[in-house]
Amino acid sequence: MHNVNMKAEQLHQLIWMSRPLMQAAEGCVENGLTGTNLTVRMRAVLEILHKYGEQTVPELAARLDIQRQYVQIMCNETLASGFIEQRPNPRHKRSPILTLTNQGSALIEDILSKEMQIMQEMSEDLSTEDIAAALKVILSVVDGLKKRTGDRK
Amino acid sequence: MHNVNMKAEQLHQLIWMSRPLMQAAEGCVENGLTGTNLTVRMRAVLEILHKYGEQTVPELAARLDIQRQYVQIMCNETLASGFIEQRPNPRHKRSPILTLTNQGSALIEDILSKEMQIMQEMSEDLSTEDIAAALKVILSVVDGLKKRTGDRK
DNA sequence: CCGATTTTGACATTGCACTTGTCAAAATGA
DNA sequence: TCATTTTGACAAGTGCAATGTCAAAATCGG
Repeated sequence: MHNVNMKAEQLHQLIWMSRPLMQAAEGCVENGLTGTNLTVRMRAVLEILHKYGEQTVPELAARLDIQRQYVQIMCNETLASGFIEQRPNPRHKRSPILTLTNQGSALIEDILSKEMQIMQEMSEDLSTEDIAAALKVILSVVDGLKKRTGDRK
Repeated sequence: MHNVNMKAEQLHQLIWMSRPLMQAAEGCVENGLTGTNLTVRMRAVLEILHKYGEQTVPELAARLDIQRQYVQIMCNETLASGFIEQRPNPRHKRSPILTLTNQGSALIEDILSKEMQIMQEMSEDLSTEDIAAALKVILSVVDGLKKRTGDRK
């Protein structure tokens, strides 16, 4: 019974660390972006294209869970910087497929590998089990919170 | 060696869940606020006053890690709603101490208890150890990320 | 094949959550 | 006492995004 409250309180505390966590993460990423001509949101575009392969703006928007109009802006910026380029889309003539240029590909790989190094350093203090448990808990909590919110479409 | 990469990747994945987590949490809190005349940021003021006791605007700002000018606005709104009130500050005549009214106190306790119930429900699926590990990992990661970012003041 | 619906990019507007800057009154501390 | 700091109030600006609308084009149902 007392255990139940402790779990709940720890969960509450954990959830309210999400904002500081996000801010710390974005700050750290931004830090690693100095020198490149990337912004955090351009980096996000590159990361998705690197991870999931070439795709259109609407696909990216769905993946990022952001309105397509805004993703369009992000992508246009990234296009202007030459890190991605357009390829004709056989399935839809108005909606070109976005793909990493060689430059963009090299850049995002470099950024990700530097980020991974930071992850490795940080994971040294933590056990495999704890990290796995943390990820499991977070995923479960996000899921639980979403289910308990009425504003789903 | 392979283990090291797995840890790093799980940490990376965990960190990038912070935004969805935050959004889900705020959505759920907002949901629980319908009916009250509170906004999410007014709730934050009440929560801090409830948790740490009466204090001034600048103290609140430090605790929330937000600019005092904005916290002032949040508090003025909350004052206007009658959930908090001003008390003369013996230590500083221009800066009144903010304290919960009976109404505000009852309200925040009610909200927190309802939130805690959701936490309990969600924690049913999760072990005590996993939750404790998750909290530990998150705190450690926030700390690690902050240390690795140059923009500290 | 054709007309109705949907998708997409482009552009404009708006909202929100803050930050930043400034000021004057007041308070503090040397 | 006098320089410095704190505080509340107000003004303006910023960044991320949602929302609305349009026209061209693409897709789909018959």
